[in-house]
Amino acid sequence: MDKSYQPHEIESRIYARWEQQGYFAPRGDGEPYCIMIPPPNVTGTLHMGHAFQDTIMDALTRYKRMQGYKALWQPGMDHAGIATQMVVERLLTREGKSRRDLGREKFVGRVWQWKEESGGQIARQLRRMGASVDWSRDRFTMDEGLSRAVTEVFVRLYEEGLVYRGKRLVNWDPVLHTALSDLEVLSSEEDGQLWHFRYPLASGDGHVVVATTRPETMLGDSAVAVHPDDERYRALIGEEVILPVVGRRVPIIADDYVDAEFGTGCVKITPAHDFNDYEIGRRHGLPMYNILTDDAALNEDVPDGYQGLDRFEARDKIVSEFESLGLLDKVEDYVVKIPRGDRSHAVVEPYLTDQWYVSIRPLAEPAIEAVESGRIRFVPETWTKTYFDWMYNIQDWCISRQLWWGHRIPAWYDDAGNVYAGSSEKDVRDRHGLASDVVLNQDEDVLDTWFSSALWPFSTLGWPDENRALDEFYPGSVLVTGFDIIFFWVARMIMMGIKFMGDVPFREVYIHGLIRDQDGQKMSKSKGNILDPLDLIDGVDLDTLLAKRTTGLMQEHLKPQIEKATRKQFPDGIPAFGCDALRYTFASLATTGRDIRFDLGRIEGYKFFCNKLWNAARYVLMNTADIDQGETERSAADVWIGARLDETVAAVHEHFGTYRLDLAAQAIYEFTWHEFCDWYLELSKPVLQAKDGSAALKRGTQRSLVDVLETLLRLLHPLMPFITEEIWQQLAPRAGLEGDTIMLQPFPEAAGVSDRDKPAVADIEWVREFILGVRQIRGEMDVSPGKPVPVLLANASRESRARATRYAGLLSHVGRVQSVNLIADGDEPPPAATALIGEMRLLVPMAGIIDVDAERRRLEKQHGKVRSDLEHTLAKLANEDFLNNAPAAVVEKERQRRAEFETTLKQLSEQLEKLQALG
RNA sequence: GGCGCGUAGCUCAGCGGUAGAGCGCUGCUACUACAUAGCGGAGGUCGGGGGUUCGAAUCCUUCCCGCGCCUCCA
Repeated sequence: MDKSYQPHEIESRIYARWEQQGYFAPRGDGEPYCIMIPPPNVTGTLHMGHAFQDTIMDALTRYKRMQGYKALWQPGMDHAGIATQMVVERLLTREGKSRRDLGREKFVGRVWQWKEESGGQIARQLRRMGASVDWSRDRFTMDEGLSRAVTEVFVRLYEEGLVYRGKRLVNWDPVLHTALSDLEVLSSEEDGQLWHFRYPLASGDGHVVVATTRPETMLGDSAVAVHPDDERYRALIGEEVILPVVGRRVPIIADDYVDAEFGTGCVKITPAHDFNDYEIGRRHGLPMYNILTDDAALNEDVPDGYQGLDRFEARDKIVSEFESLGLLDKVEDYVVKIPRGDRSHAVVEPYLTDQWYVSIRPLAEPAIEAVESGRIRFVPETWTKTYFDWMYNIQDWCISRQLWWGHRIPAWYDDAGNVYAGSSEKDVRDRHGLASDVVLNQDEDVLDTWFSSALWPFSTLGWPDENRALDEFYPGSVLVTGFDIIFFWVARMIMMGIKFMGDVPFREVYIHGLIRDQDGQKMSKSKGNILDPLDLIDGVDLDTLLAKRTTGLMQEHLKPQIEKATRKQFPDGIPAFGCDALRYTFASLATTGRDIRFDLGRIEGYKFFCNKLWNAARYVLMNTADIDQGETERSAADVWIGARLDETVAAVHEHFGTYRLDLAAQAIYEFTWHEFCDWYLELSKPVLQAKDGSAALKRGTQRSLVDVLETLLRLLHPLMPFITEEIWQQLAPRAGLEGDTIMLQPFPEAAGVSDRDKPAVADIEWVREFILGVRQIRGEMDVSPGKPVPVLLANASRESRARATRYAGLLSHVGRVQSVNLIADGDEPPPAATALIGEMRLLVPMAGIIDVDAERRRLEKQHGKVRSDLEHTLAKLANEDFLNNAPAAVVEKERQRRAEFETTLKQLSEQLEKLQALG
């Protein structure tokens, strides 16, 4: 083995072999275990969030696979309608063309071409992450099978009346020219104004004042509303006002929606351009005046002079016209929520159009029940609140998009305006007995991308065809995803799964946090703070990193500050950490919180951990080359490390079961570094290096080194697949194992520590305390770690004396103890530094070296601390309430503590007296 | 309005029984598995107040302070 850990070379070689050998496919006849990958955008690249999520899914899959489950991690990608179409349109723009220049068919061809070019990127990244997905089952939401599932679902829902077409107010993106669902609209606060307009009463007797943030919409007003109980306006209800500029007479109506306290308590109602007004308009049967075009300019139904104006130009013009008419009451600064499309960032308009909808209530009810009844469990549980909150208030889902890239809506129209849904034009004709001379035109629109994503848990398994995979792997075991798509995706999968499969799509939903940068900012291209997971694995120089962050920026002017920040944070680029270190970092960040700051300091630490493991393996391999099958005898240290390993295995199982990969990672780290390496390897040295030691004892230790390390590798494999495989390949023969890969070895099981082993475990704990005591003295007295020191024992029990003799070898070798001698009760000790091991005083005589005053100060400090601890304990034990109310075990523990403190104090006092005598 | 967060300089565990880890800081060290290391050490009234409890970082708080995300008003 190389002297240090070199991840790059190992990783590429190992993954290729796993894949060639077909290790990722479900195998055996164990219970099925299935995770569906949340399909990333086919034309995108994996970002840190994906890499984090993939690490979790891979760890879970590998864990279950090793446990003998028939494990499937289903891969695939999403066509991501709007996002992908935008990317390709942008490419066309650079060629000076638009999608309309190409026409629908050619444009879609162009998108497919782009998909082929860029689609491999994600797969390559997944491979570099070590993802053990079953590539043979790879799916794409637009492939033939999944498209068939989409059509099937649409047609069935249509036939049941759960999909309908209607003219409704939708969120309209005037740049992309498509409807958006509520979820695709993001609102942000921006500085705006509140204009107060006077609307003259038709009676000619005065006016009412309405306040608006969107003056131009007054061109589409069809009423003014007040609260029915508002005394100020009660007399006016039923009267009319004359809309200035437009000249239309509109009624004053009463509606509970109006908040009398806000503004003037008088609201203009524009049913065609505001969601709340739309509802009021429907309640009161008001006319709906659409005043906009697809581009959000004003249409021909507005007065001359406004037609064709952009909405924001129209706003200014309306305001100045009101002003010149003397009808502008006042203008206030006001913070308004501006809705923007999540892709285009254009200001979205509520707009009346014909769209397709899913009638969602009938689907939502069983989906709510599934979570209420516990058939689906959210982890952490708190996310159920978010889920319910949305589900109880869910609105019908607008599923049509005016795009070209996506599943075309399987609905046809005849000249009479009749609508037919079917899997194809032929299917429609057959079903409805339509003659061939009846002209049918297919709907131009495509379906919301999330419509196909909602079917992912069963469409990927071959639905609607019945087949074995569907039987075995539906429902999936767990869905791993971020809270940001609980509504977009999780809820919809639950609804569709229950509807079409008759069962929930997964038993558990593990919701992880979102990866943010070191300052807690969301990582995004426009912020210039993105990190490519592969750059953390392979490293990247500063220039390449700068180029990645600044090319193709939407907002070119941000470039200088992004460059500056990047140069400051990564003056030398990013060093290579390797995949295993990155994965371990992600695992340790997988806590229950919702924000995860990615701090480069941690990944470095885990690279060091890899190196530590690597070198521990080198030590084991170097020292077990001559291992043979002779008789073995286990040392106390062998027993001890076995017990500690067993406890670690148990902890890891528990933490995997509760999705606390951070705790699992921590438990393994602690064991590997601070028990196996720091102690066991050191304790093994005297046995292995003994010139005339017992051969059986040496064999026992060799066997133990190999077995513990081999078990540790299996324990660690789901989190660090590459380094564990690499080491395991070399270690397995020595452990007498014949498997081809660690991937398919059984995951370690905890057996529990037997009573027979407990004395040896206690002995080694005593040895550790002894050595720690010596080290502490050495450290605080600035005595070189290599210099052997003599030790005297005072007040040692029979057991301690026996242990000191039995483990003299360990003490001298690991603790660098030169000699151990007892002090009889009456004897005067020499000047010495002291450590306490229970009732025993451990003295290191240091004539000439020791500073008596320093040692006295040290002991006094300890004395003071123990003294205050004791007082604390005594106070508790003196408290009747405590004695009466606290559990017996807690009281007992407190009593033991009192005894320990008293012993310690006594020892410290005695030692201080002796020092005093030395003066 | 709903959800959540505030623990060592930094990133985070702990969530009813005397405050923990990693990194950083700091002393001593090459004793060949590892200097990507070893061995010591310093550092925190657990955002503040109030309450429940024998006991609170941990539970409560229509009380403050600071910070996120989602939702809603012209």
